Amino acid sequence: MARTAASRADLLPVLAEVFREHGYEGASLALIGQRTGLGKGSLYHFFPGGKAEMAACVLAAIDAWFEDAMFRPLREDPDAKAAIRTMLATTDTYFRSGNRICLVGVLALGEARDRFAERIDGYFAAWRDALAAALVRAGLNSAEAVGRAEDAVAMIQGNLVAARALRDPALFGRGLTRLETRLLAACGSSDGGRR
Amino acid sequence: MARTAASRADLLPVLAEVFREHGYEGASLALIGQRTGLGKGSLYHFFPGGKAEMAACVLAAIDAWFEDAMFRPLREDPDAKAAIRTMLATTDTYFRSGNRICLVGVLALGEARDRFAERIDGYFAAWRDALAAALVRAGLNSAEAVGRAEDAVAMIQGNLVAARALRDPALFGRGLTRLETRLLAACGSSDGGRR
DNA sequence: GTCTATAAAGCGATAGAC
DNA sequence: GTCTATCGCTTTATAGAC
Repeated sequence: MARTAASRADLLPVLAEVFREHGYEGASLALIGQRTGLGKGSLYHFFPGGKAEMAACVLAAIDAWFEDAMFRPLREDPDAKAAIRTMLATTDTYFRSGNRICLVGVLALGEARDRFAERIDGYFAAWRDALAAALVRAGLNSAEAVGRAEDAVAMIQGNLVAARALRDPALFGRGLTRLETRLLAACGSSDGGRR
Repeated sequence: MARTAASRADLLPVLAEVFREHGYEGASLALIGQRTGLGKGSLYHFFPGGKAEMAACVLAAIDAWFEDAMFRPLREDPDAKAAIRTMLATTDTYFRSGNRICLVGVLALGEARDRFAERIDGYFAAWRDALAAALVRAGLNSAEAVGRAEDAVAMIQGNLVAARALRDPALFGRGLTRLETRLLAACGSSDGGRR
């Protein structure tokens, strides 16, 4: 971290990683200070609301990133099946093939859930709805698409939990591969011979 | 909570619930004291090792309960498909149809993971292996069974995360139903996953 | 076996110098 | 914009009365 003229935007990725690794309660200001290289004074200069504001900003940044990289393409890409494949590949990259966990999931299970309930709810709902929209464009009826999308989001989160619990990051990739097979098979073969 | 002559065994269910609701770090001794009706002195009388010992005992009790109610039947019941159906019904009951979350999953994602790594690992591995054993007895080959079991455990955990995140407990039941359909269909076809 | 009182450390947050 | 010092509170854990 730069020792001077840091900006909120520069801090967010570091903050995100600290919250991911230690949870909301576990990420103490002392630890955040170490990881950012900033003292408490500087941190409160950028985030007058303290830790709660830091976490809220991190969540907003994550939301924006996912919306841009995954949710909008899922909703809008003319080639729905390609968008689904891309989403799964991006998911694998984002979670570093199972070596990273989902901050939103961590917050959802932790004590700070109520404080960030809207953001957490919004993130999961947006992922499910965007994927369902892609599945509908790929030919599924609405009810089937929502069910499959719900399954897929749960599958991703569950594999992150299991990979962490079993200390087996590769489990995440195996799960994603099976998920891709299942999702694309459900769309049927009317895809013009792609893949 | 009885005000006198309490025993460790009486305390464990209450402790489990507090850890589930607030996580390891969030479950302060003050809160535990409130919920058990015991002062700190009494708590340290029963658990000289403090909070860490409380959580370890709770995890051991959970392990034993799952082994008895789910894992052993999965491994030993002559009717493997019935054992799988029972396991899923028991899972729904245990997690109160999505209103309860999994303490082991919470710990796996939280900061206290390393401290309880063996127990957490053991719980997930035992569930996966017991289900895989049932699937093998139901006719699947070993590799297919392990993959399906891995998927199923992740599915359950992921649905708990999603149900909590979306504040929609019913999501858990929907996921379990789809999981049951998928698992039994895999056994039902007499090719046994050998195609 | 249960309690209150208290120690020692860490927490989030603030004040004010530079 | 960054720092150090410090406040007030909560934490885990212990000591000792009953």
